[in-house]
Amino acid sequence: MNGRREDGKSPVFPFLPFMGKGAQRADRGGVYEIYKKRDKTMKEKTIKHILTLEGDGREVLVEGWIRTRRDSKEVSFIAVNDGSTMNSIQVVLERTFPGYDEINPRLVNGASVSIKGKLVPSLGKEQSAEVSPLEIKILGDASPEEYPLQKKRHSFEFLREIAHLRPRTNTFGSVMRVRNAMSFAIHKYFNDNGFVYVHTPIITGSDCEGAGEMFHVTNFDLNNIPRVEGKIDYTKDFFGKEASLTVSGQLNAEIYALALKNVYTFGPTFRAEKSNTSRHLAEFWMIEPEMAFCDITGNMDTAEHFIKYILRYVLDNCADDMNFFNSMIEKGIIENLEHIAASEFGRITYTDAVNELKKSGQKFEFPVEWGIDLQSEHEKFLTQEVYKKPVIVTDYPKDIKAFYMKLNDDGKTVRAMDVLVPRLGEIIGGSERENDYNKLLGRINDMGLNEKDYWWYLELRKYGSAPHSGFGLGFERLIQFVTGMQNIRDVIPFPRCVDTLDF
RNA sequence: UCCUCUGUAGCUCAGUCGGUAGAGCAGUUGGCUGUUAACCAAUUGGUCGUAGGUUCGAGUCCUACCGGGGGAGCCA
Repeated sequence: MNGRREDGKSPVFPFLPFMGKGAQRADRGGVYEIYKKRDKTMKEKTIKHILTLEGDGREVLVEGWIRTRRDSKEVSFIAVNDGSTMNSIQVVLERTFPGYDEINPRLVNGASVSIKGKLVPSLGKEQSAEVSPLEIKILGDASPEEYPLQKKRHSFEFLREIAHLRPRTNTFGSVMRVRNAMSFAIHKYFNDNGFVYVHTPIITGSDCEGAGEMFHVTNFDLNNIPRVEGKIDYTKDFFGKEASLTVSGQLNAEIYALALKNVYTFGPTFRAEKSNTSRHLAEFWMIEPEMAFCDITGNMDTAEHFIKYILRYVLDNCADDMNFFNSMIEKGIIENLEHIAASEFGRITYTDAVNELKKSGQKFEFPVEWGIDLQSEHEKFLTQEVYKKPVIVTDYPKDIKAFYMKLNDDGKTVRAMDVLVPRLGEIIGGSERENDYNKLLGRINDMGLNEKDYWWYLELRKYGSAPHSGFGLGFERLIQFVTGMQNIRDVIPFPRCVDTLDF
């Protein structure tokens, strides 16, 4: 085989369009040659691809799981789905098909099949082409009396209990395809914008990340923990010191930003907080850009530009899945995202936001006062009622924010920023970092932290310090925002939460 | 951790004033039709989360515990 398709058209090379013209030329001897030698790419075998073809009698191989079968007197209609798209392909099995009586009862919801057949025009209304089978192999049966997934709607709570099967549903298939597209878009955005992807560590020895409760990492025999004078002797542990799972890659990312200018991290993050809400996970994925020679304004610009880019990318590349969310999960979400991608985010200082909330006349469970942290109800009121779009709140009181945030000239506020979005509230937290050695040292001491723990962080301000900024974006929250899924446990393949560690 | 709602058939739910358990879907059987989460008919299926208590009698009222949802806090 020489890479030609049966229809005589050029073969499809899935990732060449993402490369620049120069890259395509340069690859003629490399990637291109490798692809040319392949009979069929994996992409060409997907139902998503087959559904784009014309029903001109060509032979196709359909491999997937049966979603439903409808029997008629003369024919059976089988919907096969392989997750490459939310759409299923229809296979029409004539009663005269050899072995019909033996095969047809096994073609049930959930069974996996490999069907060779001809792609022909459909007599039905909802598809232009369908498969007329030549050969049907049942690869894996699924007992109808036991298979938990039905054709009807299930509750998300039930599906969480069968997380090994839920990706076969429309909703979770769509969520995971969109999650994938967003992951790709994130890397593409940063790559195209001069950022270097830095792999910050998962295991950390610094308990100074300051973003929440940490999970401990130990190699001790827990039934026999070495102690000295009653206290745990960490010098005997694997790393010779206390170790944890990271709660943020930020401090490490700052190191690389102050060497490579623009960097980002995108990896798992762990918080041992006993948060029991629809917006929290114990293990989640976080995106943390960090930019040298960048102040809080540049930070806000990047955050806004980035979010709009991701929204635009999903709207342009995941139309089928987004239409599903739009009709089944959150009515009007497409219009909502289109609006957000096209409009300027609101920008307001904390001080102005407090005044705005006070004069709104709105009654809050927690009264608003300068100096308190904004509560969820305040954040949602700002973004949903006042602005009706995302809003960036900046310059918070220093006492309610982290030690590393840059102090403003007023001595009372820091250059922090939170991006608030409708439906969810806070989706991004970030700041310009304090780059003055003495001011940072002062903040560390003021907050009762041990400056020895921060020696390398302080040295970054001692040698070639530069203004720099960054933010953290919760990936799953962004997926919630894009898909309209209400519970964060339903936008990650296998959620980890308090008292939940299944699968 | 706190507040709140909830737990009934494989799934989604109803169950009145405390009177002894029901629907839709799924499954099974039959019928019908180029069907579109097909349709029509029949039918199987429940220790009402668990343990106590009140009562002649508890799915229903009370107590405790367990599971799940929503909200709050913490945060992304």
